[in-house]
Amino acid sequence: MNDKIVITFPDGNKKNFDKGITGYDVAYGISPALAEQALAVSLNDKVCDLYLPINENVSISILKRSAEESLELIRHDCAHVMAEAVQKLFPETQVTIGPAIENGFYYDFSRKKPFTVDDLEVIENKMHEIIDADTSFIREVWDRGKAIKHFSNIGEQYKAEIIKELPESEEVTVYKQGDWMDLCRGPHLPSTKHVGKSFKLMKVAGAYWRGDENNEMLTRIYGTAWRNDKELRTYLNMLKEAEKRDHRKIGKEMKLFTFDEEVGPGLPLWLPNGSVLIEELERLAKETEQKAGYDRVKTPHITKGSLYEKSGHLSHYKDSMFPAMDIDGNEYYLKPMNCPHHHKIYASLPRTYKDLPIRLSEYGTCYRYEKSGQLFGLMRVRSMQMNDAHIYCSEDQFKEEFLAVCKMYLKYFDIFGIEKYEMRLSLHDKDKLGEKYVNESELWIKTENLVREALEDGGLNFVEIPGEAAFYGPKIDVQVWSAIGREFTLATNQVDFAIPSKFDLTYIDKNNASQTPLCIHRAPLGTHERFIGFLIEHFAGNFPLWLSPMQMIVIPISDKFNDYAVSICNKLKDNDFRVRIDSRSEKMGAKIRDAEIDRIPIMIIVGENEVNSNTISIRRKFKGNLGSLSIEDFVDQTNQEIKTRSFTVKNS
RNA sequence: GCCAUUGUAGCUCAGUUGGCCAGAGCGGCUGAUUUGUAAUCAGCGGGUCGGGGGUUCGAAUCCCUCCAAUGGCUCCA
Repeated sequence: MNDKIVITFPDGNKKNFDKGITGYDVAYGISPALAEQALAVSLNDKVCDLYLPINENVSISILKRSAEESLELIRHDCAHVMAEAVQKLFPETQVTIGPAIENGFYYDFSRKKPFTVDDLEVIENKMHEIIDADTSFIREVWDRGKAIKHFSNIGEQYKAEIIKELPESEEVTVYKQGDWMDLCRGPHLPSTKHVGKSFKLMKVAGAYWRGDENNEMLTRIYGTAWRNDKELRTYLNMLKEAEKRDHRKIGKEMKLFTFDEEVGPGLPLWLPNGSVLIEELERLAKETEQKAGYDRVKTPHITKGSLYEKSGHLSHYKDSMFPAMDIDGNEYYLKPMNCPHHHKIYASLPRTYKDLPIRLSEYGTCYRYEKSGQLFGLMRVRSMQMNDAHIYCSEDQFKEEFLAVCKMYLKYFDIFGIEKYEMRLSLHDKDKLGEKYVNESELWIKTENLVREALEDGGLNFVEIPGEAAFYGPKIDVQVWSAIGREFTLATNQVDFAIPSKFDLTYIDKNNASQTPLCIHRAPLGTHERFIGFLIEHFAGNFPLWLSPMQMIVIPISDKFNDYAVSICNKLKDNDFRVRIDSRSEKMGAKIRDAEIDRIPIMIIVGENEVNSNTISIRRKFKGNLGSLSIEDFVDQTNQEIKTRSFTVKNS
């Protein structure tokens, strides 16, 4: 009885087997062909080696190459094969870790001379040899002491360090492939040939040992690996398409913004076309906030250090601030956030419960010192305009105010057609109170509960992330994914329970008692820089009409119709459309082509027919020739489209 | 900030075993053409080869250094 086990198959069938049987044997029992194709088994939903002895009752499923789980195995094994190739070619290299990741894998190596892109081809060729040799992956369980000694002896200090820090409960396993081996938890494929050839080494990068910037810099090689060549090609093609949407490339093409070495890194210059985008976003935000009861304020860009000492910025946020400048013996800082100024505006008048909630908004430019290596187009800059506001309210009002802000996010996402997003509730880490976070343990817990409740009551989906809160309170970040698959925090929403009291912000409640308000920081459009960077990639530069820097272009068919075209253009300008005329002595086809390349949504073509019938002919990007109509009808239709901020044009 | 790569005309890019006045396409300018839904033809301009220093008879090309960008690491809106 002890030497028999029951294995349950995916279809629910159960069968008895001898204890110690392997997944391969089970598969072979079904059909030899299946055993040949099997890469691994899933035992009770845990992926395991095909040759691992099975000693207890389990449910099994045989994983073939086509299985979703196989991808991770292929990628992980590809990392191992790469590590072997690297050590064969460059024996002075130490190995560290090499996991499978989204779309591929990487392996971190320690070597005095970092690898360069030129090494990649050589390594790839060696990998092909290893895969062709088809050596088996063999799992061995080692004694901990023996393993540490072994890896120390062969000069693999990092591996020895990893083993030392493995929990006692965990077995130390080593996988051999031919004469090469690696410390690894597994699972692995049966042999190297199963890795296949649908992989490509992509790039080299530096990476800190254990992700800590105080540690040694290792050299990381990234690769991508897939089940077959078709998947690989699709992925590489996707990368190529994504490149075309890169906001830096489109920004240049459309003359939206620029950076200038003499101005400084991370300091964008907004060109006229890009400024239209900012102004349209502002208009949207101002309209929305006007209706939602916000008051607009303006505050200065520099401020005395003492204010930031009070707010806690100098103790918690100084690394992200530009250094102080000396003005008349006082230290002044460029503002990294608007909140202290808004607190001062709140404090400028006595407040009562009848005044609350007070919602102060500002399109303020803030300055943050970002380390040079992390600047990235418009997405990470050093000067940024925020769609910022602070809501001061009583605890009773909190939930309603908070949810109203969340709903505002959703309204914006609807306008921009943002479908994939995730709300993240970032919580504090109690081990870092007083260090990374203001030291108010009870208030943290209380506020976090308040926020969680509000989110739950509002029926909003969210995930919780420990240790990512702002220094003054929990925050809700809204992550969105751009068309290129890059992930960004666009909007942010934070609750501040600590600073209002530091600023002695008060209001008189119904019982004539003095109370401290809660403060909600919110920026639904985040910074305009990042938001626009995102929108460029999202729309691939083909903005909806209301946002388009140039909305329409009038194209006279020949010089003979220039006068008519000018009169049309003027009428459209009178209606506040952004329009220009293309009166070059070019053929119509050329003018249309240029307008298409410039991503102008509407082309207005006028020639003899239009002059005679007093009409205009409309061509729309992505739709082509729409025929002719009167200018009045066109103005009405177009106004409607702009006013409702609709986006009828789907990107292709 | 750290590791790697890159920097040539407004844009995209050739040109590197160091050697004739540094090239192309597009854009621009001028002229011709007067055009019906994605490129009319011809001519002409345009470059401190990222900045500085060095090696050399000679540097876009080799070396040093600074700046900037790109891909990552770390950090973040």
